[in-house]
Amino acid sequence: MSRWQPNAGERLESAALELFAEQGFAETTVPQITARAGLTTRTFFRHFADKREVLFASDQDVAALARQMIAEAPPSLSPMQIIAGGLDRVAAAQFSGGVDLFKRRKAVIESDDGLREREMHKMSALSEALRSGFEARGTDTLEAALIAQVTVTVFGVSIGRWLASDGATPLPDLLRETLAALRGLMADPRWEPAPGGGVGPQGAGPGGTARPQGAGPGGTVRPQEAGPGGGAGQG
Amino acid sequence: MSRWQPNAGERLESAALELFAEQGFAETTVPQITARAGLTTRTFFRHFADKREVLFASDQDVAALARQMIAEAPPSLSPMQIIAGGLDRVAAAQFSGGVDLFKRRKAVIESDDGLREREMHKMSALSEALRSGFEARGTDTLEAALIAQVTVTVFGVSIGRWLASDGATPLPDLLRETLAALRGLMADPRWEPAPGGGVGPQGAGPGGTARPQGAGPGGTVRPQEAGPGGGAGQG
DNA sequence: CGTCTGATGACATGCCGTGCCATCACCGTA
DNA sequence: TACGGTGATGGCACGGCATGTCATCAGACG
Repeated sequence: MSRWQPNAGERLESAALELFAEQGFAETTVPQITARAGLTTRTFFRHFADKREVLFASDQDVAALARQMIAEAPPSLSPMQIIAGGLDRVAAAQFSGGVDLFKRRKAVIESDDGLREREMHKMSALSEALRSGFEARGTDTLEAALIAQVTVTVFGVSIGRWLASDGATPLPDLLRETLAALRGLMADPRWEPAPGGGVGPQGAGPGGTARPQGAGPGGTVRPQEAGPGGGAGQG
Repeated sequence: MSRWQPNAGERLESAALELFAEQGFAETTVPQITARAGLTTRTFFRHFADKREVLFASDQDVAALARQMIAEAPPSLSPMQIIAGGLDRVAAAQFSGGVDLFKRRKAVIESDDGLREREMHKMSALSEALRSGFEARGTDTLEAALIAQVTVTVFGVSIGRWLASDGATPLPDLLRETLAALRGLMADPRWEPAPGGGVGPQGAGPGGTARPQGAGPGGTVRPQEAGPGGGAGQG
């Protein structure tokens, strides 16, 4: 017999998810989690960097898998080919389990701002893993950043649709659909900049009035004060 | 004479940015910030929800402006037209100030994980504002989510490039370039799914070997354990 | 049998964030 | 002048988070 029961980390994850679902994230204290798992508070923070992280332990696996797939891909493949081929494999490796667990977890995450924040951070970490992987292969900096972001977008939106459908539609199908929809969207000719310069539709699109938003926002949004706005992108 | 000096919020923002740059974010305590601003700790949390938020006060202006632009746009315009026309206006309204402030702020944000996390959250909030705005106009759910995400991507990447170039290239030009690059990327025929089904390049693209990543990741990444991976998208 | 290792327990501590009430300039009203 | 309302700030207490540090002890190893 061991001195301690095994799988301390997993026990903490289970206890935390249960308690978060029962009482809410903010109302659950770390001592409560560790009590249910039969451990102490200090041990919790040896397994997870903070209280939120207990819900995102496996997210790093996705990033690691993505990193590995890019590193192992033959140099002849373009980034898009790697992504297109990799989405399915990530879906199969990480999302083969039941949908219920994911839905419960999603409900908890969406109930708390701090958890949504952490989730965005994980997506951003995945994007960064993809970006640096591509750049290491010699992909152009801008292209690498964009492909990485597009991948995360397709991934995230597809998972959202997958869970919204209770897993009825296979995730690979949704990934395909979402990617196709995005390609169609970007191919729309109405994105084209007008001849006079400027991104905007100076010519007014089919059926549109000229200078659409020209009325000016002026309103409440203190347009001139202009503090620092959105921050860094993929730098 | 007022009982208190005016602009408490701005004084706190300045003091915080200074201290963060001098000693780092984690090493700076809220009492230190309020001392430099001539206020008390309690007052800090009346102006900002938490210690991180003091760096992101103006980010909500961007989301508000985006919301407003979508709401005021004539119904005849497509989402892409609104976005294309709106990027320039946001750039002009929120980023007309000197680049130095933005660069200092970016340096601080990138020095701390928690701050990067908050920044991603703000970008996600912007995306959500765009998405809901489009959906309120009747845009298809999937299309709205994708356009919102694409917009945030173009925005973020462009700002990153803008700051990386010390503001040498005008932001509107970079926005145009980035959007064009993304359109070119998505139009690449190598995204096309192979005829046999599956996203992957079964036929192997031009010059590629068949079954590229087939070697299998197997390695360290506990492929079957499959805990909850990436969470919600825009679901 | 002795030593080392690694996970856990136990304790102390500092900062974060919030609830609650007091203070006091300013403003409108009479 | 007198009075009360308003709104921003000060001051205090407190629970929870997160970390540093040392002690404990099963199991592996020789």
